[in-house]
Amino acid sequence: MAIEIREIILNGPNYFLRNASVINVIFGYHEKLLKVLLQRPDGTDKWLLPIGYIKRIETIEEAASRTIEARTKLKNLYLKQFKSFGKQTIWNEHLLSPILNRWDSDSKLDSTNWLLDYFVSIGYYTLTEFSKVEPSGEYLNEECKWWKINNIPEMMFDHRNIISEALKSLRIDINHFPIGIELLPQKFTLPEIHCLYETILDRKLDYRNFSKKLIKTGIIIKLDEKRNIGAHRSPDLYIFNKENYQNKLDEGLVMTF
Amino acid sequence: MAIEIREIILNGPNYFLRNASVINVIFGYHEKLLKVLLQRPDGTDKWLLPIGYIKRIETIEEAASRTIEARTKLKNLYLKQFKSFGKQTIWNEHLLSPILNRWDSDSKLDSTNWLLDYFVSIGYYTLTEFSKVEPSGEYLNEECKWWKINNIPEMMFDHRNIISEALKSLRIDINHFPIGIELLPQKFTLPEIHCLYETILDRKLDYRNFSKKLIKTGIIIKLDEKRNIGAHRSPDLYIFNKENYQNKLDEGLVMTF
DNA sequence: GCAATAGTGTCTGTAAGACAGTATATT
DNA sequence: AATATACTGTCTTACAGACACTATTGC
Repeated sequence: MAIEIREIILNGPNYFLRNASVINVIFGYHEKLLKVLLQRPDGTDKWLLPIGYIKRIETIEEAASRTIEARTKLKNLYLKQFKSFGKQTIWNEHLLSPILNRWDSDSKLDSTNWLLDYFVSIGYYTLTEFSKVEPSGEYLNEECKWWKINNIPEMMFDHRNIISEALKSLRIDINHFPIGIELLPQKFTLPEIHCLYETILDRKLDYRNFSKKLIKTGIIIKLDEKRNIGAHRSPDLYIFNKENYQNKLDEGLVMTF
Repeated sequence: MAIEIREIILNGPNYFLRNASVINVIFGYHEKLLKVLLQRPDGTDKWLLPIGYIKRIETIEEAASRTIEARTKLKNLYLKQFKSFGKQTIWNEHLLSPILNRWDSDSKLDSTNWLLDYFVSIGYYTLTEFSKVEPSGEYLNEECKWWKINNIPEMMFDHRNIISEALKSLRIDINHFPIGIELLPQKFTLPEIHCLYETILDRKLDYRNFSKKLIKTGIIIKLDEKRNIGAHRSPDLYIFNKENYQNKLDEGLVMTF
């Protein structure tokens, strides 16, 4: 592992692009909470969005997908490119050396090292069920954990702003693309999906109006089953109409919540 | 000039990022026509979108602005980042050498040259009045001219697709941001701006409904003057309410045309 | 008066948003 | 019966979209 790190430090540009990276805003949802996956390198007390270097043999989408999989162990999440950033993330020796030295105290990081260069970052966000994810650090044995969206810790660089840009995009996109397939059980109820939308948008949505609109889109199908939730009326179960769902992902739809 | 080219070929990475660039879709409008500015390097018969390398000392926005100014001589155009692209633009020796050799027949382009590398491109579009622009090639004495949006010539790489992505974004954005300040005379008429919107959206818009909606946004102000257009009724003149216009640019607005 | 363009008002349908009462499940 | 949650329908209002007539200007 230490060798691998050293190889990346010394010869990274053999494998990766030099001045371009992806930056991933991984949103997690579970029981009325929206969180975001952040990591903290060992040598610092500030947090970072997961950044991924782009391999010379892959597309930017693949880079985002690969680096998100490294953190979440999940494949095939819905990825959305939302914005690209310029000078937000530029390391300097002072910041990066202590982090790297915990791993490989011999590796020298001179000021021309590729890791200290100006990186353009292409931002992607994705959504997943955070209770299914064991956040996973890679390479650098950093902390990696979920943070509530309205309680973000102190961040390095301008990453707090990048999170808020991602969230802004998500809240707009939710009017144009269906969400939920990665966030809800296969069979779910209207109150569950209603709650999901309220959480993401961070405001109350009239349940009756919400249900009407959602059903009208044709992306969900009512089953002839109910869920038993104990001492209350049993809610109807629904599944996503996968074909319609995929069509709407591709073509978009118009809803206003 | 030849020296400058050679310096860029040999030592470009001293000045520019290695694997990141901006790509500019410059839309031009004039009298019911929407065009896009393309260039053709001297050694080829295919066309290209203007690509700009990013200086180490500038932001990506500044790179887009600078490279657009190089083509149009116009400063401070409204720039909109619409999408980033991965492997769309990768030169190879076979493609690039004949172009460069017209300029500097001595410069060798070995296969590891930075110009042949994998470039990520951050796409920006902008809008201008094309009759005011003398398209201007730089460095490589290519042809540089306006092409009608529905008559795009054969393009290198995947640039035709990038144009259509930009156009798609423009047509969506037009519902959320005002346009026109760079495209119309300072004092303009409702029929003029109506025409502009019809051209960009490529469909008919009911004049009465259009006028009502536009006026309601508060971005235009009716003057107590008319334009003399000869043997017809004189249309009222309007100006943009610059403060409102800027606010809507920043905050967005909701219109559906 | 004629030709060409500019400007204005009304109707209809749809959909968003507000709102309250009934139904179901368990204890 | 009591409690907690799920489900459903109507009214109002706003706006999009369709549509036709009047006004001005120069000839």
